[in-house]
Amino acid sequence: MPDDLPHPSRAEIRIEAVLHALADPMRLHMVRELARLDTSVACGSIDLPISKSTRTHHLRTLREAGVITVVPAGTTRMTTLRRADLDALFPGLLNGILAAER
Amino acid sequence: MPDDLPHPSRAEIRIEAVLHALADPMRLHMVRELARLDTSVACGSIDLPISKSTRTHHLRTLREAGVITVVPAGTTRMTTLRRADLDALFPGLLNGILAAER
DNA sequence: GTCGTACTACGATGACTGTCGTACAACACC
DNA sequence: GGTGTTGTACGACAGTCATCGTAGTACGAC
Repeated sequence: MPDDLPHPSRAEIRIEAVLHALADPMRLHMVRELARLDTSVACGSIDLPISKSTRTHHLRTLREAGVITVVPAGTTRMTTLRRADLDALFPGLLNGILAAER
Repeated sequence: MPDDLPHPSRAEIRIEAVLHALADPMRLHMVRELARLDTSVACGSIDLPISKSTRTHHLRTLREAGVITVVPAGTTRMTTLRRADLDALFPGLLNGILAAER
């Protein structure tokens, strides 16, 4: 299962990068959707009031922070929340964020 | 016990503001120290390689986000982590962040 | 091959922000 | 009162970043 795009390993994930990635409303919304759906999802399937290029930018930020995994699959890319890694490194963090009402 | 400085009420605390406040390394360090000491602390007692004005700026950011409480006390100001509020709103978030090794 | 789809790359831009220095205010102590 | 300590206010500045449009690449279907 080759992985084109660079992802940080679990050990390389830094808390400040994760927090910074999650601090943006658009990215937070993406993460919430990914958590709700709980599966891999095509990049573009989460609808947001932003342009395609901005979406790409946010996906890269999340990927480089170690929050999501992005794997090419034909013309699209499948996106997955790295819940196991995040829970292992920062237990409770993700649940705490998702617990926030809206 | 009058409270000069404006603080958001528990209901007004927004997750994005909290995450944004915690995403900065200096502010994260302050919060870690406050959590470790687990009491009110004079503003200036946490030593950081930054100027006084920058420290003030960070303290305001944390206060306005609802992460800390700041109460004037003579010539200094006592700073407290709003752990109860944060735990109630985002259970696990704070512990997850503090669990991060360094 | 040609088309359409899905996404990226690049450059631009406006806004935000972390940093600082200086000047100022409030308080405690002499 | 005067002095020192502690922190704020304000303005400046450089760096970051969220946003966009345009152009380009990769893949699947026809």
